[in-house]
Amino acid sequence: MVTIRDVAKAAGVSVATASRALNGMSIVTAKTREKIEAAATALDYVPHSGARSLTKRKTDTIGVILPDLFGEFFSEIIRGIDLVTHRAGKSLLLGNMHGSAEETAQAIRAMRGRVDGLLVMPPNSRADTVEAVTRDIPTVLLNAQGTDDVTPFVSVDNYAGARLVTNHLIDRGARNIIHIAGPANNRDARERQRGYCDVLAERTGNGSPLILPGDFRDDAGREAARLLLTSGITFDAVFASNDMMAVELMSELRVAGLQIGSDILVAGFDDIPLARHVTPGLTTVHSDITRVGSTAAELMLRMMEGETLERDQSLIIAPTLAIRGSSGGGAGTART
Amino acid sequence: MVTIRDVAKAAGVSVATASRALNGMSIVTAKTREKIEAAATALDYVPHSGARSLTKRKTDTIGVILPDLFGEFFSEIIRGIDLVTHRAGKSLLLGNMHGSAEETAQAIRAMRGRVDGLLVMPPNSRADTVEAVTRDIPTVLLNAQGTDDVTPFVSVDNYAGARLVTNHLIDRGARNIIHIAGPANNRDARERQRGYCDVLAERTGNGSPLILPGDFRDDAGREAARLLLTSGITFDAVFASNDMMAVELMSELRVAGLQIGSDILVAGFDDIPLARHVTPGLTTVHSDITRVGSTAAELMLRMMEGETLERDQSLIIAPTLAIRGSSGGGAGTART
DNA sequence: TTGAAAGCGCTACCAA
DNA sequence: TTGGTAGCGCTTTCAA
Repeated sequence: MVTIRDVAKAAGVSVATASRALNGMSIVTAKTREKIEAAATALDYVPHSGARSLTKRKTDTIGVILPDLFGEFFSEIIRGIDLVTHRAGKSLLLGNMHGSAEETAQAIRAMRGRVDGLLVMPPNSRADTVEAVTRDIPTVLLNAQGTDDVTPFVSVDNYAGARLVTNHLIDRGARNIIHIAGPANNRDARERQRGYCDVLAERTGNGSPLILPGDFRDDAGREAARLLLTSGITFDAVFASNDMMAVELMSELRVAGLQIGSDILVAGFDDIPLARHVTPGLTTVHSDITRVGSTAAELMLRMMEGETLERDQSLIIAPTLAIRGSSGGGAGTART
Repeated sequence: MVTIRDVAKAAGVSVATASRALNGMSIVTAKTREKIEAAATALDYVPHSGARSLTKRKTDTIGVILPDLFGEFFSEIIRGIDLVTHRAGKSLLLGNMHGSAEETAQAIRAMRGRVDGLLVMPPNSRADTVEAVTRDIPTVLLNAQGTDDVTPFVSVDNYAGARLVTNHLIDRGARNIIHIAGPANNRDARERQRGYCDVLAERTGNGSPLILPGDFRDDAGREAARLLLTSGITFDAVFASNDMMAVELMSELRVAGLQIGSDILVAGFDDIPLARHVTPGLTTVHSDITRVGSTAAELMLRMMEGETLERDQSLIIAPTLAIRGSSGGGAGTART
């Protein structure tokens, strides 16, 4: 391995001078610089960024910790992060920890001395599980708010999104809206359910919500559909807590002869690419996930430049409604 | 920042002993170890892995360099990689380089001293653009074969996949199969086209292929459809070089009144999630992309353990055919 | 079993 | 403008 010493020796200068020349500092004679650069290329010298980080106490790397790497949600977040960090010349150190709080803490520890800052999405949005470990290092929380009122965060307003879609269904004439819940330990799912319940209470007299269990997986959508079909429950609309379940539920109801968009209105949450391609198109809540990543990265960059962010710099991204055929809204075709 | 010196001082031992105790070496007295561990927890000591990497000449990190982070393809690869590296306790350093060969080389250089090995997917599968830079470090190529006959690689057999699907269309009775090409500078696209041409030459007498330009984007699918509809070209099947174009083409042809699966057979390549959800389902070529990532990671791990892999350890993943309604195969519904 | 000290490859300070 | 050198935080000989 060729080090800066080799280059210095070959060029007949000291390591100090070599370092200065290689880093483009102006206080080096053109002639000296040339010699050094020639030696560097001749030896095919590549600086050892690990060593450099140690002396400079700066790694130009941002640690990203996500609970899982599965699905579009996470890849969009990473893409958003990369979008802004790449421009700033930072690398990304990925530390995925597959859900458990302990593994998360472990992953964060392992990043010590290898990153300048941390972007972490705590498992189940439980920020408290990571706070103890991130105290020493600039951190932005993804999709979760800290309990300390000081760590900046970026998240999606699940509650507002659920309100949006529930209101929409009522506007379209629905009176008996079923909600298919997500996993009980998932904060996002709970927020969506809360939005649904609140709107129901506000707008319909009785306000008795009807909630079926679910777990965000497609099977749950099919199961819910079968349950609805066989139970004799009265319903004219279904709001599933995510698109995956909504899509499967829709196709199951259709097979049973129900006309989606007129007999029954259906809506989901997430706006996965599939949502616009099923027939009829699925009405759903759209969040700019990429923006969650890019905004978090921007906050991080500012922190790394020494700015002290307050909690009020945090961003709760407001979702929008994507109205399609499944709620009787669009043309009922696959295209929006 | 609390270092190992602080811990040593607090415990009343030397840094050497502290290091040994903290790393679980057996040659430390139980009593000494206890003192040290107590001090470490009291001070909330977290080892600086950057410094550790420098002395041990080992980072426990694998560099991953992809041309882009967009879409399912890349996220599946990363997921595959993570699947095996996570088990081995390695982190992933992401260096995306957005396409250009120079940026790629730059990204690889920047990883020097920060990773133990490199998983790189060269832009446009041009392995030669990265070979000069990766010589000093264990490397596995993704979706590209090196020119040096020595760097291991993992890729998908685009040629075989294209043969599979073309044969299938002919088996289903197609006689005039149009191919919609991908970007000219994309090796995958060229391989797919080559497979199509070869099968045509082998099985149909005339063997005159009919190829329309494309670029993998949805617009190209629609344009090709319009061209076909207005030009008066005789055709009874279309093989698009990716699903995106196939899906759009299909919906455009359907609007024009053609019956997909009977009047016209359509097939794509990639098996994106959408493929099984459109109506009719899209017949396409399925590759286990996650496996590309996981296999590459496994090869890397073996190299890192000192094994010298030969080129014949490389893997070309054989794709399979997913037959659905668009080629007259399935029930013509959205479900497979 | 423990400690002193020499690095890992680099940067940055202080003198010259 | 250049060179010598002291670290960055850690591991690992080599002696004690």
